Amino acid sequence: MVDEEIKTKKAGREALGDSGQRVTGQRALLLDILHRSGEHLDADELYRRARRRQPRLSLSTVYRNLQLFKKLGLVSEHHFAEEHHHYEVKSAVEHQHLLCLGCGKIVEFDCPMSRQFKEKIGREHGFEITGVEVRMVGLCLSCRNQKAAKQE
Amino acid sequence: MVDEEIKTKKAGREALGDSGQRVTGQRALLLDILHRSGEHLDADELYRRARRRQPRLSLSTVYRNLQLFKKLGLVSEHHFAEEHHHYEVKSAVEHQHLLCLGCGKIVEFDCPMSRQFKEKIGREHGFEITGVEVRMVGLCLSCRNQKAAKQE
DNA sequence: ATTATATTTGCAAATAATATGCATTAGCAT
DNA sequence: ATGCTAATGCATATTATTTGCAAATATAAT
Repeated sequence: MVDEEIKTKKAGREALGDSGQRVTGQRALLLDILHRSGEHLDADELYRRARRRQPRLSLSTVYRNLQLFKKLGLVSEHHFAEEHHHYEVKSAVEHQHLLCLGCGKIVEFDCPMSRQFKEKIGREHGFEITGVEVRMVGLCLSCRNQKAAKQE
Repeated sequence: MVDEEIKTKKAGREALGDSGQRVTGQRALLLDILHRSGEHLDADELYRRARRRQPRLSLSTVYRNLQLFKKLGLVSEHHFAEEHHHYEVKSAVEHQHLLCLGCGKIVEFDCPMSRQFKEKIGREHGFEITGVEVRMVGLCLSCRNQKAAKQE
């Protein structure tokens, strides 16, 4: 076993903690990719990247583990304006998303007021609120420029 | 042709306006159901309700027209925490959504600050922002009570 | 009202995203 | 090292949505 794999395996054990789940090679790998990328990958992109290091990996394993990570609270699943979902390791820092409809770029931003607002809405409607998401969509600068250029 | 149908057809013509689209019976019906219900229907529920009045209607027609309505800005599509989407007639009043994870109930609420916040974020990241969505999820009162009862 | 024409529909079949059954493999507690 | 059980890979199922095409129909022109 090479050094790198030991490292990710160790990281995997830390991440999975004592949830009773086994730390398999594929789990460590998937978590590793998600951690390192820092992006908002979809299942298929994760699969493609993972297969570069573990060619026998199957897509079902990717889906199964994404479900598991979600249940353990390790990753969050985002339903952007597409049919498939995107996944991201949950960071300590709460943040929101801004999506460019032209190129699909995702920008993260903070929304401090969502914290208070959540309390307020919860109280008003008798809900115990477990999640708040603020999502904005639009066009980034370069996509607006491209669009303008085309229309000439 | 009965009175009711004339009415919905007329309403359909108004809604579709002079977008060049034809006002077919199925379009008028679908718009009518969406308008009257005031709910957040998914494609299949809309299909089931529409078929009660027009049994030969096909599901593809429902999907095709939902796409059309979306493009014309008549309805908005919501990707809640499920695989399928929900549709709602766009009302003049901007509002946000609160979803109960227990029973699926959807509550609408207003979020005035989203207007200003949208400007701010757009400026900061060079985006022209076309849409803002605030979504909260949680458990409503009765689902919390049910859950508490179960755990005894 | 009748006709011509281009849209729209219904149906069947295709695609995309995700889930599942089952035999085999592999963690990990002993 | 061994045994038990959870996890994997593969094939196949399911769910949500889209598309091709011939037949039907809304609308514009007559």
